[in-house]
Amino acid sequence: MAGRTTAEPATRRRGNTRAEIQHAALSRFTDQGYDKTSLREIAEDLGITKAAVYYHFHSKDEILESLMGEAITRLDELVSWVHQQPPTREVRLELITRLSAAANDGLGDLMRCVQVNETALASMPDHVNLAHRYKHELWDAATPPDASVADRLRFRLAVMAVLLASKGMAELGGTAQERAAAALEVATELMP
Amino acid sequence: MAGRTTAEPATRRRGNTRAEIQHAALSRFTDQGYDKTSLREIAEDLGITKAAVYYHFHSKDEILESLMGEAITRLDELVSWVHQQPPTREVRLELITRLSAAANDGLGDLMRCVQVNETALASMPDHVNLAHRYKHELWDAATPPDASVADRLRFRLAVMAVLLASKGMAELGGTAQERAAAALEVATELMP
DNA sequence: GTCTATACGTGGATAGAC
DNA sequence: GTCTATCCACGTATAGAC
Repeated sequence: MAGRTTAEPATRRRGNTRAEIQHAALSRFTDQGYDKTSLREIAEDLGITKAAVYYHFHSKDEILESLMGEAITRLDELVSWVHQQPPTREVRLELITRLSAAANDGLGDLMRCVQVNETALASMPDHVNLAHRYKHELWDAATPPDASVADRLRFRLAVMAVLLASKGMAELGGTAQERAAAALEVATELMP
Repeated sequence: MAGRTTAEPATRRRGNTRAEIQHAALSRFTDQGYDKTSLREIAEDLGITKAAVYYHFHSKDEILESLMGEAITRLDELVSWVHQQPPTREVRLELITRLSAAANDGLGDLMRCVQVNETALASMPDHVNLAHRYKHELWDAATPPDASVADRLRFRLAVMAVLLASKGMAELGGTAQERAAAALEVATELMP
């Protein structure tokens, strides 16, 4: 499934092999899952060999880590911004807007990969474990300490909606843009 | 992680080995993921050998299938009920109530396993592919064909909340009961 | 920077004894 | 119904040539 573009025709010029590996890996990890993706497949997508992949990354884990590192960088920006704001509804709504923008940029693809590979990520070192980071930093950052369980749930669903609607919820129908807009709308009314 | 009870002390009496395998497998699959769980581990949890497991199941897949079959049975009851109801808000709310009850029974554990093993399930035959079944049957069953994308999203989030709040969202804090109650509350206000 | 060749471990699965 | 022993395929990773 998910027809790869058989050995990347014109795109292959020396110098960006590393980035191409990341790109192919993200695609495979998301479609088939991290565990079911072999380095041989990734190599074949680019028309190179396993050994060539090992020149750019020391291990399979390192590829996933590099991907997560990108997502973490972007989420950390948002977390540190939110940390120096008061925990008001306005701030939470602004956070949602920024999350939505990031999701429609490149973060949405990364978050979909995270969602789909929850278990693979769980058995990785903490500093690359997105699940841990964004659950306990992003969630908590914007939620007042005395918030009710229901309010925490509302916030969590709102974040989930904007992060996943455009890329991870194609079953809803409509275009990615329509889903993103709908997510913003629903997140706003949901936000405590 | 997730300390298994080292070789099941008194619980082991002949005749329910199959059920014990299912139980151990569900626990492992949920904690570590399907791919990272070996038959050796499952066997060791029960103090038997790999070969003994193969007496009860023809393959590793079959264990997962048997687990999913259970979930499917329970979801199918709800789907067929909903199919012979009009697509009104009252019906959707009643569906949520029933889903919540099922989730707090045993369905919640199964759905958590589904959530965590999305990719493993994706590469399995359709008739056991929960993701496919409940997404396209359960979602669509209760949603009028002309519903907006936003309304579909609201319904999806509501279902997700009640199915996962008690078992799959421990980070929210509170007891499983509190989370289940909160999920019902949020799902109700979310429901279109 | 990319290749071929290969070592090594692991896990699913089967055969056949008890 | 459970065991021991074994087979085989595959995937990660490394060594060393080009």
